[in-house]
Amino acid sequence: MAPADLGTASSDTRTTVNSTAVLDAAMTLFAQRGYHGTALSQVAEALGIRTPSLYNHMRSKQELLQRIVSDTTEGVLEDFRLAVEGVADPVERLRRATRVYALRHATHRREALIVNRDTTSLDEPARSEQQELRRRHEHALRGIITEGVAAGTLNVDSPALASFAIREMCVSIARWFREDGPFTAEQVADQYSGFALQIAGAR
Amino acid sequence: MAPADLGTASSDTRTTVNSTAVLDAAMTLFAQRGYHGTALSQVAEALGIRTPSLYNHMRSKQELLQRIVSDTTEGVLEDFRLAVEGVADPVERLRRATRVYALRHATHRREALIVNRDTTSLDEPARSEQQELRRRHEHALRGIITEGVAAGTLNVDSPALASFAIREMCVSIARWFREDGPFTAEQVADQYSGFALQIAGAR
DNA sequence: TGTGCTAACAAACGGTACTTAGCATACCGT
DNA sequence: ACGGTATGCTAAGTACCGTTTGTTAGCACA
Repeated sequence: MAPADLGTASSDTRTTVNSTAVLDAAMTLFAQRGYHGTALSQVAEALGIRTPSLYNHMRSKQELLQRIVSDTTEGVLEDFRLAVEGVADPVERLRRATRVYALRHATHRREALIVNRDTTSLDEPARSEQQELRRRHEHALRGIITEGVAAGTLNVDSPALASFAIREMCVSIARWFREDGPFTAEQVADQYSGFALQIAGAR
Repeated sequence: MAPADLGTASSDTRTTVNSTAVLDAAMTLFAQRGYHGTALSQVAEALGIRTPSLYNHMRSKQELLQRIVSDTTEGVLEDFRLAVEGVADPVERLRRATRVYALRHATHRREALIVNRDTTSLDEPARSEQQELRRRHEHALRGIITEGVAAGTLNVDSPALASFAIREMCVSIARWFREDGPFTAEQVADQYSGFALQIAGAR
């Protein structure tokens, strides 16, 4: 048997598509034109195969969207957990939570664009499940602000309003960030976490 | 002749639709499901007529989108102009410009959602024209921040980054604001213009 | 009364979308 | 060498979409 064969099929004479490639191509096109604005024929064309052949690597167009969205949301919640765990100070928790959130939207632009544009195109029950997960992130961020206000180290009229502003500001990084632009993703993330602290009235 | 007949045809026995009603129904549905996600049959159904009858009041589905987008963008630029004219202080200019921008996104939610989601679905040359107009607003806002930094009353590392953050924060008000929620549009606009000043490092 | 306009309708067209079925071919382990 | 699996293809099915056409009913006005 082959001693160290990786899972990805990369034959000698024939280039072949795998399910990762399909997801990747779909992600690029969904991000550009939206879910309903993208035809599977375009995904197939990007991969150099005919449309029906896509079905060797996926179950349906809707499944592609569900995978993209749910993978992303899980990543966001995991980022959040890792960023704040073991940190007690609300100001530092807010800084770290917004930093990873901003960073993700700069480094995973396509996913972010799709999630924020096409979550409404998910079939039920996936749509409701997604909304619930996103609400969880929203509440967690708001909770940090509320703690900080209680502790006197943050100062806002409404934690809800501030957390909306912070989240959405980060989300839309995906709309303008370019990898070849003047800022690295880390620089943007640092700047934006600073903005977040200012919005939240950190002393 | 009827002494004071208004333009809107409202017959006695027959309910009739006008082009304003078509635009309004389309706006609601485009905002909910997106341009490509909305079928004209759904617009017709919302109006209580059959699909082909829509063509008595519009030229095409694309024309509906173009009207919505261009009306909105013109409104945004006009708001901006009126808000800052005659005001010299960059801090106050920034406050007023972001206030009207935020206010518009709270009071014209549907239009804002469509513009920010479906501008890419415009046919050329409308799409390029729109991008140009939006760039104009972006540059104008950035210019205010640059002035403020030069005058020493604002303080940011990058006016471009700050102006992106401020704009997009305001834009997304349309995503969560509810008329029957805990805040009025004016309250949100005031809060958000405060956030903008904090992002821009106003003293 | 009659004429023209507006706006509704039914029917149909051409196009395209997603998906399934059936089949051919290459690779792989045995 | 051989059978199974994976992957591609063509053809076709089913549904729906945006749009055009031709027609009809009511209203305004002469």
